[in-house]
Amino acid sequence: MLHYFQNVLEKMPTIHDVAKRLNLSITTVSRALDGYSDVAAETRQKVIETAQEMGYTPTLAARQLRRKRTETIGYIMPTSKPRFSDPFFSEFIAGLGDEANEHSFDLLVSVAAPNQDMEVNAYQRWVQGRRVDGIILSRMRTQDWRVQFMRENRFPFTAFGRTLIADDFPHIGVDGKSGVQQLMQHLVEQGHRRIAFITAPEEFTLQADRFSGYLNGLAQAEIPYDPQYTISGDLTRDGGYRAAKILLGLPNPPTAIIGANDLTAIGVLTAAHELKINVGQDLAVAGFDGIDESNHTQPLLTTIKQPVYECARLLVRMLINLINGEPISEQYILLQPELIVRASTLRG
Amino acid sequence: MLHYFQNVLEKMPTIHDVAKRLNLSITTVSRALDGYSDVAAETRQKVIETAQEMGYTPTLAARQLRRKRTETIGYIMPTSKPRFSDPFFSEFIAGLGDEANEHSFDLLVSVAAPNQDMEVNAYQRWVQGRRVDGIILSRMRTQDWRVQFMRENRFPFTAFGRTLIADDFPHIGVDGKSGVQQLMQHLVEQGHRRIAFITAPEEFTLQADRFSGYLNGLAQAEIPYDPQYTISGDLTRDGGYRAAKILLGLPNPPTAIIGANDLTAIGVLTAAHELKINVGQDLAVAGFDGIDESNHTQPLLTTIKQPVYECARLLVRMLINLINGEPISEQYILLQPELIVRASTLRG
DNA sequence: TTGTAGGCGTTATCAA
DNA sequence: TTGATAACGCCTACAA
Repeated sequence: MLHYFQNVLEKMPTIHDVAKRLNLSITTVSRALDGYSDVAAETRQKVIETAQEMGYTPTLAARQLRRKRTETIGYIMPTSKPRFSDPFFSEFIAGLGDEANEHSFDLLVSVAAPNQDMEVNAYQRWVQGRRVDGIILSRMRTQDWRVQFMRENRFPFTAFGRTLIADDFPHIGVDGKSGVQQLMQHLVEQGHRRIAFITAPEEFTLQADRFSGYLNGLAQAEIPYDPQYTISGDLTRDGGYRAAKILLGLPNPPTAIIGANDLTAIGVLTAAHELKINVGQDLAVAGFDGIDESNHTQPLLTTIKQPVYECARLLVRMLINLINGEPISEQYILLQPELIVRASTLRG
Repeated sequence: MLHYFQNVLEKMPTIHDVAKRLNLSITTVSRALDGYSDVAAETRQKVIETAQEMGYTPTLAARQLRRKRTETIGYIMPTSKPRFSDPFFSEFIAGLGDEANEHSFDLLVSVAAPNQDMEVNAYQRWVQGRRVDGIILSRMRTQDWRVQFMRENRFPFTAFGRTLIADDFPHIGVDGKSGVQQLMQHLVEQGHRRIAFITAPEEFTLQADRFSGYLNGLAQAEIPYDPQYTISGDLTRDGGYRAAKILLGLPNPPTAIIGANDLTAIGVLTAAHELKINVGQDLAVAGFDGIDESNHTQPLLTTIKQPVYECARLLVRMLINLINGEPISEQYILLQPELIVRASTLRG
């Protein structure tokens, strides 16, 4: 049992075996299988049958080496240990995987915390080792070394989001600023004046975007900015919970709290409930992302929805176009997120 | 811009380039870089420096071909389109990725709905094309063609869960039966007699396991089985919601509802809230999995926690042992899940 | 329509 | 301690 698998690789039939069995050259077998037109219908038929029968499948490594192409795209989850279960990622990966499938590409996934040595290594290995044909970037940072790295290596990539210092690379952005502004307007219409914001880490572009929507919203409503209503979060439920505890303990607590993402807002709900605060009635809470969970909280969570799954698919499509040297219609795309008002920001 | 990337692959330095620059043979360069002992310290030093300087990294495809090893493990998310955002998967993948990293393995991910042609194709391509050295299986089915397929191909794999017809392959199981039994006991102690169960699709082993825990629990409490209290779910929040609506509309509705997983139970919470039922007080609700979300529902959800992240890591460790032909300590491991009692099953 | 042969970039065997 | 050379399995000019 122990050495059960030892020599599995030695035993697979190669194109030579198929050729030999048929008394054909490997050329013909190769061409027959790849659907070239200059092979007799009868021959092709026989080749396909025999290959099938022998259980022959091309060795991908050999093909990759020869074609100088891996038919693989890479994605490194920018996540910290020990673990991280933001539903954003499973949805994003499902989108990447589905779209890659449709183009017969594989998806290589790794995990690395942002801005660590490990992360640099991971990207280097893939790029310089030609492990993948292109890379998808997400959770962009305000100054993102990855963009420069990809460019220096002239390596195909697309990104979900931009950096603050550059946006002239193929990416899809979601207009976080405008999204939060809409939300602010909604809150102001509901009569709120003391509106708090729980941030994401500053390194992320999404923080800059969403926070500027907050500031703009305040300005438009002529509400002076009050720093005590801005608290740091970390995009997790627990971060939101802790921040909310601080905010709600203030002498003059906010009547509305915006989380930088849904997870943060959900942490706020937990804190509010613990403090027996009636969300909706006495405290408005809203998030950003539109994850499924936001539609099953109590009360249902007002949020700004971005189409993560579809973005992932589009990013892959753009990337594969780049890889193939085909034109992509636009350099980048800016999507408008959708404000979804639910009970958590409505009174009574 | 358009053809920007075209020839990127042609331009990377190869081991030949490094050798030429140093007037050494490729053999020496290769051995120096791989840390063989039979190369002069001075030579090695120079080789490493030059390689670094020229930005040389071995082409992985060539290495794979030569070594007959990809240093890659595969995982196919058994998920249905258009999308699926069970947090189980991001946690599982994070575990797979982290552990693979530590062994310098890559993780190849794909997406395929269970028991579809696409799924068979995906596995075949990877196995027969030696795309990966081993495969991780999850969401096992009661009769799982994948197990037989892997065996026929003598391909290394480990699985999260077993099948009903075989468990003599390397896997980690979580004792769902015992978990649910504990939960049942807890519910009975709370005075419940009309306890309902919302199932997972029958094809999954986890359904058989958890449901048998339910039946056992009833038997132990001498509660006769009443089929009207068993309703089909699909492991999603919406499935749980729909099933709960039916259950709670019964002339003699249950006083406790168990979801086959946490997502299902969360759907029940949503339904209960819509019907203004006070969960905890008037209705007990519990799930299975122990996802983060269960700790942020309202009320907090009683659940049976399984260590998904750790299981994923362990599965990878076992798999890599198999790949290396090393002994694995046990053929399979059965873990006991942990009952976590929270407010959703406690009165007052 | 089919076959010959060279090479993709490594690693590994063997000899120097 | 180093080097020449032969694979690994596939694709593709080019020739037949």
